[in-house]
Amino acid sequence: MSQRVPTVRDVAVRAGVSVGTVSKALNNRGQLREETRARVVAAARDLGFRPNALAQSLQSGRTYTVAVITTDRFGRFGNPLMLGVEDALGADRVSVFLCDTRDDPIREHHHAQTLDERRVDGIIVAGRRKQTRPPLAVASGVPVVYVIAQSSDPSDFCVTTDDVGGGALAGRHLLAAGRTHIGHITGPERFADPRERAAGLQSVLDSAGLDLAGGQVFYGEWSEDWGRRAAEMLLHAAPDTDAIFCGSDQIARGVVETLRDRRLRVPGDIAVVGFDNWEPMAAGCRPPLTTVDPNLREVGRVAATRLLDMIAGTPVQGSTETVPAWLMLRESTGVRLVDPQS
Amino acid sequence: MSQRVPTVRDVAVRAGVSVGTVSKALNNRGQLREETRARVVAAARDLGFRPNALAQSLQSGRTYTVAVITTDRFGRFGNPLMLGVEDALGADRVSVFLCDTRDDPIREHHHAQTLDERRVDGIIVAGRRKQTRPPLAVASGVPVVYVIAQSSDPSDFCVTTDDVGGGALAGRHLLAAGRTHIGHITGPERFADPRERAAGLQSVLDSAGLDLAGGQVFYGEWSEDWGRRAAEMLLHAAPDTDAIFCGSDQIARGVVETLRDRRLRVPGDIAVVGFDNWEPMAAGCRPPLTTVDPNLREVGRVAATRLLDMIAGTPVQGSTETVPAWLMLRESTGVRLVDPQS
DNA sequence: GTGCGGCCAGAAAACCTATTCCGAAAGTTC
DNA sequence: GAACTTTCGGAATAGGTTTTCTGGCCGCAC
Repeated sequence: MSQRVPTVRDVAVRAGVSVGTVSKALNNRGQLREETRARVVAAARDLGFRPNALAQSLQSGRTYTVAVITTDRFGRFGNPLMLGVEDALGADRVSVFLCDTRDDPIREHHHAQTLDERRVDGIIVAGRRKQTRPPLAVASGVPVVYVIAQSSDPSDFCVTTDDVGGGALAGRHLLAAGRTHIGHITGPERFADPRERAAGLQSVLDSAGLDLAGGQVFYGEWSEDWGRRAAEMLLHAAPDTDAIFCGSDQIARGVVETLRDRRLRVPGDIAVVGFDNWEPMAAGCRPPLTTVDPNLREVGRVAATRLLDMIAGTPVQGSTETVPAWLMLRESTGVRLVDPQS
Repeated sequence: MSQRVPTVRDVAVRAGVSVGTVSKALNNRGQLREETRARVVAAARDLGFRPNALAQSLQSGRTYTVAVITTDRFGRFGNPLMLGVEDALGADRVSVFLCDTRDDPIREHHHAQTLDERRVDGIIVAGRRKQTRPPLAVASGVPVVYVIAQSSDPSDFCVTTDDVGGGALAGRHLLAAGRTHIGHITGPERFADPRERAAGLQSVLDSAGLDLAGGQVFYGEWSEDWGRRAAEMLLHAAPDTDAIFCGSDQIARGVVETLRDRRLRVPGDIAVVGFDNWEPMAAGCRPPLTTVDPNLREVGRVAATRLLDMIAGTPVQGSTETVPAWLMLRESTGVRLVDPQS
């Protein structure tokens, strides 16, 4: 019995008061003599009393827990996202359940059910790609915020990245750097994300009256190897290319390697912009990559903030909130000239 | 009121029985007529009844929740670890709270306190480096398993990676490939992880009567840039080097780049082994990297399994469990010859 | 035929831990 | 001594599980 964690009852006995009084004393509620309050507080301290959050939640109807359901296999995109979520939630003493569905609907349903039973205050559903997905099968009334992937129910709220804007950002940056023959190498055409990034770039080129170098977007895979191969293709099609915008930092790494093999200087001959700002990939590149940061941490922060609003009953306006991307400037676009003789 | 989630009482009314009977019916306990049981189940289904896990936990003393506290800023090492943890926990319907301390003791203490109040069944404390750390300040009686970083209290249990074994694995592999002038480039000497990996390699070289190429371990940073620079240094000190074992895949990438710049073939002239098996880094390398996989997913699985044992009251024997590493074979050590003329 | 033990199904009540509301006892004030 | 105020105890509550209790029915024995 010495192992048993103390309850209000134990504290009450030790302080010589009733349980109700203990509660009031510890929560600064009701009318109590200062001396009594102090005695209770001392007893609680002596016993190492910690109120049982389960009992409190049962009473109050709020658990101060939130769940993040990700389809990402705890992948790389989830990390900055989680950081942002905790930024927003930590201040409120809200704990977070992390669930990974591994892209399995059965697993997802199972998790949703468990979260229902645990009476979480709200749920964040994070996909790793922009796509429409069926709404989470969860008890009605539980606030849900979708991240990146959006629900097929238009009344559900979604926070997402601005890929069109990111593509435009890259395009404007390259134009400002004096480039006029800009090519684009990116991921699979069947995904919306790369298509949007390409559209952003295209709109900027259109405004400037320029055409895409190579005459087309080079859609392919999210791999360095595709970057290497596509760079060859692009340079073959358009030898006067002076800038390449890549749909990911991995692709950009491959592109840069091909350029190096061909004795083309980056950014001297060709400027390169990546996407993701995946630190180890982008900073480790030679030269380090200028890259579009999709601002995932901020996406997480916004999603969590809106979820807290919904939990508090504040109506969230609009059905989608887009978080602007920003550009991480490094050497691959000549922001800082490395050294004159190179 | 239509929004209120149904309780056992609602089910009881609908089925025309008492609440106790509902409980027994839904949990297959006690003696009930089959007809009654079916009636209750039907009523529960009709109402969409989900038992309140808080109430159940309050009663049973078990919450079926576990927390993972990481100092890693949700870093990359946490991902495979979490995957392993969920592998083991998922089967038991145990949910996991994820807490990140961001290396701040205040934050950690705050999280520990919250978890205490939530009455989690157990806690996994994951560090990103092998080091001794003060035990988590948590209520006595709550099982805690430390991962990678170990507690300064020797009675605490720790699951960790086998860095000595990993280093030896790399060494033996290179010897088996016929290499005899093996160098080693790795991270900071102040960390135990790189020192252990070096020790593992050294022991294999000793057994074979060989010396380390370059006469020393090249300790430095965990960056590609260090890999590039250190490779230069190593080749300068020992031009006959025919293999390099690197303390991380990032370092290996840098090393491979330098070798390529110097027109040295990998693995033809020099074989390279990395460490981490960080897929995008290792697979994207040209040639793809043979690398030591520290088996973090298994570490997570073992940690969670042992934690469940401790929660169940089974005594866990020993104070540290080491999970063996394994070798991911790719082309950088010549497992598969790319093509003859290269 | 009747009395009683035993069994079954399900109701009723206790319990888990903390909060809150109501009211009572004690002390004050006029 | 009536009317308040202050201070605190006790009970109700949240939503389940578990234990105890009760009423009806059956079977067996006298």
